[in-house]
Amino acid sequence: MKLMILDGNSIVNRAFFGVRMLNAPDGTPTNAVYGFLAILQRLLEDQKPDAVCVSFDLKAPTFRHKAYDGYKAQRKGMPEELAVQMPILKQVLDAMGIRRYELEGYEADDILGTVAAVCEKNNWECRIVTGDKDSLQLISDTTSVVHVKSRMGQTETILYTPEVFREEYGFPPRGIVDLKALMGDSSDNIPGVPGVGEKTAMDLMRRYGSLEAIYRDLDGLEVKEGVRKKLREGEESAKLSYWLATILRDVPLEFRPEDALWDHNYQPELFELMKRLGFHKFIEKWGLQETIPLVQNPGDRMPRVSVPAECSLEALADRLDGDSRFSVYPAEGLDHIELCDGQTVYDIQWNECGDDYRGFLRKLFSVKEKLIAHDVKDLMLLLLKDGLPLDAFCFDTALAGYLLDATASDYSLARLTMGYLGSERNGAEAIWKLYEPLCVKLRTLGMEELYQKAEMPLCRVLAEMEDAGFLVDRKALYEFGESLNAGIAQLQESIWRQAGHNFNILSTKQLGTVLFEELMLPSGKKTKTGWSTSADVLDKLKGKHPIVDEILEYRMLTKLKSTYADGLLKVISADGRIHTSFQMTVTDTGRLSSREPNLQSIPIRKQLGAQIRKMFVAAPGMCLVDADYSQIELRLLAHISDDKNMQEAFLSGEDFHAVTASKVFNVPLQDVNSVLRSRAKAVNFGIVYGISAFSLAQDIGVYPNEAKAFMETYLEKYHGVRDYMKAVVDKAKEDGYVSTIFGRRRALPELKNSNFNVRSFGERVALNMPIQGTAADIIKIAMVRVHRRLHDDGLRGRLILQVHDELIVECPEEEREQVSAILKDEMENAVKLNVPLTVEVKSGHSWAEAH
DNA sequence: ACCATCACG
DNA sequence: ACGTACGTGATGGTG
Repeated sequence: MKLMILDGNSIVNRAFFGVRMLNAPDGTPTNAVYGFLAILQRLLEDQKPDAVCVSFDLKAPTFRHKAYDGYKAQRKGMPEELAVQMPILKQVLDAMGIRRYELEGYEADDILGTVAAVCEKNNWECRIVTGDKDSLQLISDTTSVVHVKSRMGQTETILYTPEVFREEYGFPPRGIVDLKALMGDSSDNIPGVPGVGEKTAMDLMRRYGSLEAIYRDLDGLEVKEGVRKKLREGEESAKLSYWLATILRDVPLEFRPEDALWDHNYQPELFELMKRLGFHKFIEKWGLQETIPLVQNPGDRMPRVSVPAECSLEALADRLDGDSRFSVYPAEGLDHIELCDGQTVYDIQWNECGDDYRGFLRKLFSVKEKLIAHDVKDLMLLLLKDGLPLDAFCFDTALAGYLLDATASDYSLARLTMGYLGSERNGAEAIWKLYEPLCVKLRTLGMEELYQKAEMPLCRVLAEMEDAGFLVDRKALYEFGESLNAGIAQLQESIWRQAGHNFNILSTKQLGTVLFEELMLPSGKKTKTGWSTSADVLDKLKGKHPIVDEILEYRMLTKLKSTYADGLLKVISADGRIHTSFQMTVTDTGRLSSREPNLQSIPIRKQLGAQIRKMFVAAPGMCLVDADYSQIELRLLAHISDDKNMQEAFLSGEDFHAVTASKVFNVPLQDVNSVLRSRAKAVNFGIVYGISAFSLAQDIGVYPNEAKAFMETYLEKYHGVRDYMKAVVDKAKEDGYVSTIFGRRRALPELKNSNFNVRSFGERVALNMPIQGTAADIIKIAMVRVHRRLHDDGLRGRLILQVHDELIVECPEEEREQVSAILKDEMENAVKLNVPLTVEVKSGHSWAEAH
């Protein structure tokens, strides 16, 4: 039998500092509880224990405090945000039927030790789950430790058995106490031998095995004199520290392993609890259901009227002529519709209305800006298929929810009603009830204009773009795919031959074994599952073995084949065109995204991949006009930071990266060579992303101190950028969010997180989001303007694609010049900045030609 | 379902 | 000392 015991305080701490801030619908912070449950759930699945329990520390002082005054004196109290989550977590564990153990006068560690000892006596296997390394001393043949670490908000676990421990430490598990006695534990304020660091301590332990052995013959130790002196002077504190770090294994705890037996025995109140916390993921995962049906308050619900049984279609149609607004909720395509006017919900079904139904739909969607819906763009696509007009809408609840909180995981009606109304609702009534609070909040946060001028009108633009699609030369694409086969087969053969055996080259695990164990190439970066074999790692191995280049080439060809050749062929519609779906509520910055397929990631950077763009073509008699903003993000950096030098560089019309190189490397503009220019370019981009000198060095292949010098000079020359970088982060810390110049927001709870990595991430986002987000705002505004101009000027040209800073129009040959001018004009003048926005326009019969 | 990788801006 | 660039989506491998 196997028992798993979690070190509650340690895990909840990891969860709190490792998981982004989360709140229950009522505002209570829940990230630690959520993180704890996520870890617990994963462990239950991985370890499949027969019994589970959790140990907690109590606030009361322990025997260690009583014996030694300095013990944990410096230890900071739990942050308030975490403290409020502790009782909730305990409530959840109780509702899950998982036993908890806490004992006055002892620490959670001592409970772990005792439980492990009892398990050993009863012939149970014991797995201790903790984020602290102290418990490693408890490892034995029957006791193992799962060490939980958090990295960049991700959680990873390492199982320490005696063998794993020995491999890492080189001495038996009990030696952890001795090691800590040598090193001390600053976080617990336990003194060790001052000045003995980890390296020395490890070395001593490996050679002498224990503290006792080290002190038994101090004079005979083969160590530097300095170390011997430190050891001698620190003897007393080392022994105290040894005692403090030793975990007890016989505390007075009433515990039998059978007490903790557990098999998904959830208590009925768990559902309500999880619902209150907003943990829908766990409700689903654990298959929780409400035990008592919710009593519905009839006064809370609007009356429902079936049409035409209780109200004629004509009567309802007449109501559409007034000024009132309606929320609309379609089902089964458009065959079933719910309408709500704030008083009544009308339920209208095609199969009960007969021939009048279509006429009613036409009348309904012929109103102007009166309808409120959820996911308007998707509804518009349905209307387009039925030849119905698209001017009926004034509000989209999903889009409003997105502007108000761009980092939420989804904007389903269920989630929005839960968040804004406190209970889960659906249908036209839910949409109606969301309308007002969302409107009010948009106005209060200053996003009304962005919503009305950019997001709402964009729904129609995108619906029409998706409907239009992009024509693809199917035959050419197929032949391109076929042409890759020979190269793939040949490379596979050669790679296998050089490895000496056949293996799956796309398996990173197998590839890692071949490269780093069999061929003994120097291994670099590691991922959590093994060695990294990513392109930047392999690039550094180029020249060490011919297999490396072939693997890179093999990867490139298989990517083109699977994602682009085969992948795109699969999604060509009957009209020969590819209809992507643009997502308006996905990104945290305000950008669009494209899926099924993703037409925003069609190859261009490498010559072979770029061939794919030759197969994206204009229809006969038509051409493609492609317009893209040049360096929009850097121009926005110049504008937003109000850096005069950078603005001047753009105003001069010179090559911006070259000008930057000339400033940073202190050479005349004419003398800037391609190496200097590309380095300057990397610094320019790095700055926008909030890069560190270390990563810049990685990127451009220089030493970190050189990279640091580049960045220093850069920020001296563009000192406005330096000031801005500081100011934007400071302001974000104060406000809790960042915003674009049009008022789009992104909340940044990460900035207050006590985890260094999470906080650093928040700082980089604070730098980047206003830039990336403003660029997104600008192209959205431009799209609405271009769409309107094409219509107003009576042209047949249609927007068909957006790729973040690029727009593509398909138009009749004879419109080529006019459309080019419209794109340039509307894009460049979408907004007035302190630097010019310039747009490059090209045209042709394929995307390759037009770009 | 998650990870690593790689395509794009 | 930490660990090391922002934003996406698709794919094949793995357990």
